[in-house]
Amino acid sequence: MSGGQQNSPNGTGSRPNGRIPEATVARLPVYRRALIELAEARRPTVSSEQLADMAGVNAAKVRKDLSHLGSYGTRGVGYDVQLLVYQIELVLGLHRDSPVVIVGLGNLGQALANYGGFQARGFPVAALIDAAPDKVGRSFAGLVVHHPRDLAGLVAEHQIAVGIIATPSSAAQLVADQLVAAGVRSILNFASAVIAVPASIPVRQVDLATELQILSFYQQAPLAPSQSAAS
Amino acid sequence: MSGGQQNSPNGTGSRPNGRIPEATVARLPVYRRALIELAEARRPTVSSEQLADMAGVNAAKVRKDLSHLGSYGTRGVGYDVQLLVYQIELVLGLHRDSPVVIVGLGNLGQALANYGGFQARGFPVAALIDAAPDKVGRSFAGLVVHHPRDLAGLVAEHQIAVGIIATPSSAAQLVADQLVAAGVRSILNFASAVIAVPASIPVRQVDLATELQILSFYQQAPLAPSQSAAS
DNA sequence: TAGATTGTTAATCGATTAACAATC
DNA sequence: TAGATTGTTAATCGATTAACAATC
Repeated sequence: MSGGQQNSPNGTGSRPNGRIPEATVARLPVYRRALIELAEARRPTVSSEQLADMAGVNAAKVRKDLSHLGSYGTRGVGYDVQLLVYQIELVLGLHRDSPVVIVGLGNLGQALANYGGFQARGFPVAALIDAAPDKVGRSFAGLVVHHPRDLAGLVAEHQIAVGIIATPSSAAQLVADQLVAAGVRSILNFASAVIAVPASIPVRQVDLATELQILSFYQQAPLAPSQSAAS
Repeated sequence: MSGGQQNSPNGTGSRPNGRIPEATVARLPVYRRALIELAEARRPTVSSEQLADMAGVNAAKVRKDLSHLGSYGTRGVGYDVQLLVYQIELVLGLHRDSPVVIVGLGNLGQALANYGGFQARGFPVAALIDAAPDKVGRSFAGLVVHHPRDLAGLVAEHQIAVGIIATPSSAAQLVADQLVAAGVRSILNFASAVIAVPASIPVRQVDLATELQILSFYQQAPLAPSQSAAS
């Protein structure tokens, strides 16, 4: 959790300051989900209080977070739901698709490949990779599994932005190296292993075992921390 | 990320202060994994510098984190690998199994059921639940899928501690309510939905879509934050 | 003793929260 | 105007980090 960051010069420039705190970035997707729900219910505006309830945080945090995007609320009224969704998507870079490659087609990799949600959310699965001879050539969700040697070509061809590591931990670092060499811009790592990559490549680690162990700690303790998320 | 916590009176009392910071708790599983690797390589001791490298953090953080467990290092030498694993497991409550129930046997639920790692890590899958008539009665990984009405009985029978939600988001809150009513002590939520539970029940949210969106933000920005984890 | 490395202190940084003036 | 609610300020809290005395 170190490292600074800064916004790219994307679109409008009404943001007061180009830097959005890490904790805020991690909550924007949660707000977005709530806002989309509100939009589907035809709610034109929402107050920080309502949005906070839906996101499981408090209203002060919502206002503070949203203030980093600019001033899109109206005092006495609330925030324009549609406008806010648009601005959050702009900031998060969701205005364009980010194709992903899944490396490793064991149980988890197959489940990810078959999970329709990726496509719907702007992260289409563009390629599958596995080194095992009995996996190469097979198809999952309509995509053929390729050998790692094809990785760079596929990344270039499909403009793949995200590499998803779903291999055993023992292979994670090697795969990470291959993904970086192939040109992916970010990595989502499901393997139980810390991977080292260049500082320019953001990595998110999702580790089942870690999550369960954290729960184990808090469930034996009197007071639980509420709703921790992946960050 | 609110809430206080405190250690249960588990075993030894050599801990200087009963409260371990949330950020430290989230890193203990990472240190543990590195230490187990060292133990397998027959390394008797490790310095904070080495451990930091393996865990992807800096040495000061390692020393600060470990100081919350007590003094298990030796100046000029380092930390006793075996002893440290033991102490971390004691603090995290890993000295006993925590059976889990998986609710929802779609792609992800099936992958989780078939994932052998749970058993090996002290979180044996003790029961499977799904409401769909075409799922109830089927078997995955040697376990029969039960109807939600059997949940409370199964939790009691197998002393299930953790409920894993792998249903569509629309069902997440209902399932969470059922899990709490059935008596699970903590919840791991894979659904893309914020769930409300009593403050005494720790919840960890693992959300694919959120992770990808966070990556989307940082991959368009000049500097990436290194190795963010699910917490 | 000399070298290595911990455990702790203190400074710094970032995130959270409450409060409230601004303003619709 | 009166009521509602934002956007911002300032206080507080927790986490990180560097530095170093303690000590093996």
